[in-house]
Amino acid sequence: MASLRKHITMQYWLLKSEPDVFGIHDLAKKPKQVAVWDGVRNYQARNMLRDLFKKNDLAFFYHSSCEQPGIVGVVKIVKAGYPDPTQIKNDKLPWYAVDVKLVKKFPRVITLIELRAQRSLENMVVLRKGNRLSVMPVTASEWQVVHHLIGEN
DNA sequence: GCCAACGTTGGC
DNA sequence: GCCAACGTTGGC
Repeated sequence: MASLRKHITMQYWLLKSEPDVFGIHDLAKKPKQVAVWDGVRNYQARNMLRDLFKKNDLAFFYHSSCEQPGIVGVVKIVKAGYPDPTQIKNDKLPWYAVDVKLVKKFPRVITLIELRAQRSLENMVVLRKGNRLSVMPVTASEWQVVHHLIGEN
């Protein structure tokens, strides 16, 4: 029963980062391969971090604003939403962070071009025109499709 | 570097 | 509360 409940409440996410600032290789070098996912300064993204992210949720690590934008690996949420330590301290503290741990680096980048070519991913949030969120949900089927693209399950 | 798309700000 | 101006994101 416990495992069934866990399965039902499991959420998948996509976290965007510029590799020049913080890429998956930087995460791999961290102690225990854990890093604070901080610096999110968008209210919609903040609300997801604060209200919806749960410990043990899984997320794709996405590289943006670089030569090969795309999904580069998987991380696990090891600490759910808490006040972002990088924000300026005042009485409000509106921003939130989570801690992520590297689960795996994919053997290659699953590029944006490749993702766009999949009919089964046509509703994926990251592919929507004008999307600028750095935190966004991924459905279970989208999660599976992406893994199939690299021959993993 | 360009530009579309979106979020935020601030005058009214 | 409207909306123009501005700033930022991010693919190309």
